[in-house]
Amino acid sequence: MLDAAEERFAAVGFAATRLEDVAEQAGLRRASLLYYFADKRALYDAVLERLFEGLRESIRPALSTPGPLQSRVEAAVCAWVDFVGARPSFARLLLREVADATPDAEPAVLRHTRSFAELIEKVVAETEGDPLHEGPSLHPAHLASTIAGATVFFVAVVPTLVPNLGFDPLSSDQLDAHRDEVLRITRRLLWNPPPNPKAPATGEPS
Amino acid sequence: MLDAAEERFAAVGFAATRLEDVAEQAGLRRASLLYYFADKRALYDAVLERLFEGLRESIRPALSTPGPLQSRVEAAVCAWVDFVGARPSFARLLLREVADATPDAEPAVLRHTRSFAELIEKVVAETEGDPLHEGPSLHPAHLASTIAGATVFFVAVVPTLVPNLGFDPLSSDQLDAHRDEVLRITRRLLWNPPPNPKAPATGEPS
DNA sequence: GTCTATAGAGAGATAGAC
DNA sequence: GTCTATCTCTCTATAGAC
Repeated sequence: MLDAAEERFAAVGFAATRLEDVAEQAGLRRASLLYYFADKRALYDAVLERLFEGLRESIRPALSTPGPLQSRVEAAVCAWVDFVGARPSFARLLLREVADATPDAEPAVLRHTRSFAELIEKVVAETEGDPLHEGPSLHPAHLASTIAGATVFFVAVVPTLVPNLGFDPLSSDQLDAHRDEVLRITRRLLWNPPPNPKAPATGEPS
Repeated sequence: MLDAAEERFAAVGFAATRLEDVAEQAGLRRASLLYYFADKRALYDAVLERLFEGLRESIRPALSTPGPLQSRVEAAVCAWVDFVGARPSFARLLLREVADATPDAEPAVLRHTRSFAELIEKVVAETEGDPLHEGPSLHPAHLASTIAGATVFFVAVVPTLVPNLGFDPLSSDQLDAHRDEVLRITRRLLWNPPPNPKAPATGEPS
């Protein structure tokens, strides 16, 4: 039931999703759906809630495991990539939620993302006092949006928009490659900030 | 008129956009809109066409300017970041189009993205013979989705989903920082591929 | 070209039988 | 709990006056 809703909402979005289709995919009728959920919106919120709860549960152990800060952060990033890589629906839904998030209208997703924002800030605050940290770093929003965007795009876009790929982007090989890439970005952004923040293209590798 | 449509489609998506609102924002009536555009879809396509045409025009000179391959690619990446950074509507519309792109239903945007995919492949093909290039590289899809996702997320997400930021993510300072970051990612992915493609978190910086 | 008025379809939500 | 039938509303698209 939530599975069917998740699939439809992810595929076509909230407005374009017909309760009819969700019901059919779940093996019952429109009216029966509304016995369990007050209305379409409640169903949607339940889908979102379940997904974000799963994400939190995936990332929590990575962060709470004892060890150096860097290990915990990198484990969290791995958990993120693994979670999204295994759930293309989540990637799509997140893309839509993000697009809905206009400066005025606070979207539903903000309730879920806020906890992650706080988490990141906490981690970065610890990092400021970390011996590995040197020089002024970028605001964590740079890191978060880069990681989130890169992974979500990779999972949602590559399988559909890159023609004749010759391999499955969601295979463990490719996801491993993507995860390593994201890890390297994370390391540099948090523990190895850019030494000279300008340098446009000059025709020579760094 | 296209401006009004672009704003609405970007803000709430195709299905949730009411022609009524577009018309109001454009200063005329619903029916008059349909005098210029056959139907809602045609209006949407026109919006998309104008935006992607602008993007192509922004990137073309960067690539066609004579000079080493790396300079051209990096200039193109700069043009990309500048273009998206100046057009949050485009970032949102792209997020929605990407989410709509299911493996079965070929979305409208594929027509626009295909030219970019071909472009990237051409560049990467040249790179294979580039003396700077060493070792097997990742498929360009990794690079493309990382860059696209990072920038689009930065432009669309940070201003709305990160509370109390204290600065404007779309200011030239912040966009500069983001562009530099994306450039560094580009350089490493194309001309300096990861030496050892595993290495999970160990508690030590690279 | 722009408008008012209206046709017509689609889909969310409810009533009530079983 | 699940269904059929129906109500109701919204929104696209068209007809036709000016």
